[in-house]
Amino acid sequence: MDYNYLAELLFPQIKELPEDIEAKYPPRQLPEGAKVTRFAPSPTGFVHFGGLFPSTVGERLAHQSGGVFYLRIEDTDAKREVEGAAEGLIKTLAKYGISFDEGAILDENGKICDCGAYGPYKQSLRGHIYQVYAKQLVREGKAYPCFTTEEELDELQSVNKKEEIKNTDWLAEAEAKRAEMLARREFTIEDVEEHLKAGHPIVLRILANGDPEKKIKFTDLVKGTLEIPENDEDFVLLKSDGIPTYHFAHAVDDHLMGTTHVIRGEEWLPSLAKHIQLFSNLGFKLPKYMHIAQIMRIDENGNKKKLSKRDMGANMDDYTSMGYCPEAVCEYVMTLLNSNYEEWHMQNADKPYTSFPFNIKKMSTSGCLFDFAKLNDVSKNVISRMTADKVYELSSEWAKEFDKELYEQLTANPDYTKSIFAIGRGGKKPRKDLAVWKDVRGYADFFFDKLFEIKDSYPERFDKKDIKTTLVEFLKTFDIADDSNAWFEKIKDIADMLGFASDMKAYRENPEAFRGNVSDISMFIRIAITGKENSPDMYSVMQILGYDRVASRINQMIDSL
RNA sequence: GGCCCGUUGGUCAAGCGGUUAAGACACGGCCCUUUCACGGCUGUAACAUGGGUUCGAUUCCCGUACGGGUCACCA
Repeated sequence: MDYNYLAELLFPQIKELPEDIEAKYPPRQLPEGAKVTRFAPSPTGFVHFGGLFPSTVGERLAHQSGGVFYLRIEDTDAKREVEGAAEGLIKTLAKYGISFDEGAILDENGKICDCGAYGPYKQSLRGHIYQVYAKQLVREGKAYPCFTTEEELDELQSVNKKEEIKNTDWLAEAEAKRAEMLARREFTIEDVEEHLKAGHPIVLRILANGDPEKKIKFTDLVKGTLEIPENDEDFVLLKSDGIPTYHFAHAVDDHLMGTTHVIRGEEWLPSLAKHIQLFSNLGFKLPKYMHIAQIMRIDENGNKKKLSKRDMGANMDDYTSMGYCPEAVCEYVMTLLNSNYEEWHMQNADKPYTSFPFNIKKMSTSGCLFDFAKLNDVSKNVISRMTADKVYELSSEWAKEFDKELYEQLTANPDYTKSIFAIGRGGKKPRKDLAVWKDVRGYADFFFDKLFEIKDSYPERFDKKDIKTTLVEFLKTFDIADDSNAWFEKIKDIADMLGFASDMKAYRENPEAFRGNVSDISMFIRIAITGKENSPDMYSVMQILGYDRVASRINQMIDSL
């Protein structure tokens, strides 16, 4: 077979040779050890937590080494593409500290534009480049045209679709399919000319040269030494619309763009043999690979499953609406990526997570379960380190979008709100009440008359008469100018008056001698003022509320008793 | 079903042939404390399994089980 002739037949319009392309993509001039990584999503929807994971790795590795981190849009599947997804992706990623040095970025109008010398960074704009390499492959007899239609393929593949088929049949069918596909490798130039003339759809397949009985030893930076069978599948390089498949685009683009480390999910491991053959056929140097474990979730049967789009916590927008700080999510990601992150962070509490020396060797080889409890813990710590001003700023920003009513209250009097957030904040052992901004409402609502709800009943263990007496007596002597000691002395006086222990030690030693203790007295007042059984320190609360509000709420409660 | 990857407490995980098998989260108890939150102390709880190799295996090898992934003109 005259491969040169075949190549001309297939790609008459392609005049350039691979070396012409290569000339336009010179090797990058980077310092020793600099890593070039990329995030290469297909614009089919929102950013997935499972996508943030590898992109964080890529970003850290590149920026930690003085390298380049770029974004490439893999829009080779027009059917699945979602309008505006790429733009959304970039914005969301930016929120989580994933910034790109080059690639498809947003211009001032929020539209995708190219930035960098190794573009275009949108695969749909690189058709010509792929064709040049495809033609070369045909010329060398390493790729061939295939005219099998999708319908025919579907029939051959019935195996995959029908689950009820017996296992033995599975094998038989797979072999039959293979034999059938092998037969398609046999064709003449005349056949091709005929198909071309008839305008039949044509696909370019690689000529698999591997023997699956033979194993390739391969070292993955995360997984370690792997043994994978050689590729024996004539996979598609160019689809019938002339657009490359992932495999082909991956090889061409990562080679041309100078990617040193390919970071992707471990679901790609099974196609690694394809990529190895492809890089070899193309004469490209194989980049280093890092196949990172998937994020899992627990399904209804208690089994781990890959975190999928529908799961809570999958869509990064969910975190925004729940009110997680991006910083908290990033830190959580770091704890999953490198388990020594927490230890480091404890010793470097003032440093941002980006100062952490991220280490590939510390990465887990097994999939991990997404854990909201842990995320919340990380998040509480992040928020507890903030100043009251910062908490005010961020929580009202969140409320503006997700809780209008709260937003109005929060921002009506900024200084007032800030004083609320200042309670128990700033010291060495700050309060950790807030994990997400959504928690603000439940934590601080009683500070706002509009949100305050009087508690309609006290716990049954309390005597209403005691409550009433306490409230009445408290109001009699309540002076907003008291310091916290004087204030509490008055509470103690009420306790003594009612036969409740004012001294907790005395109470504990002999509970029988008292009708209750001073914490009960406090509770009577707390419930009247906050409508809750739990609240931050009552003295602080009253100072913020002011005399009028305190008095009015207590009176309101007295009346309702 | 083939192929590939994985398996240390409920969760995330240290560990690289000899350890009382770390730590964090969650959970329980105690202390501090007027509630809560914080903080301190403390407890329950793990090497999937069977064979090797070895003086000695959580660590190395093989098998088994279980879990995951993959088997497209999707990425």
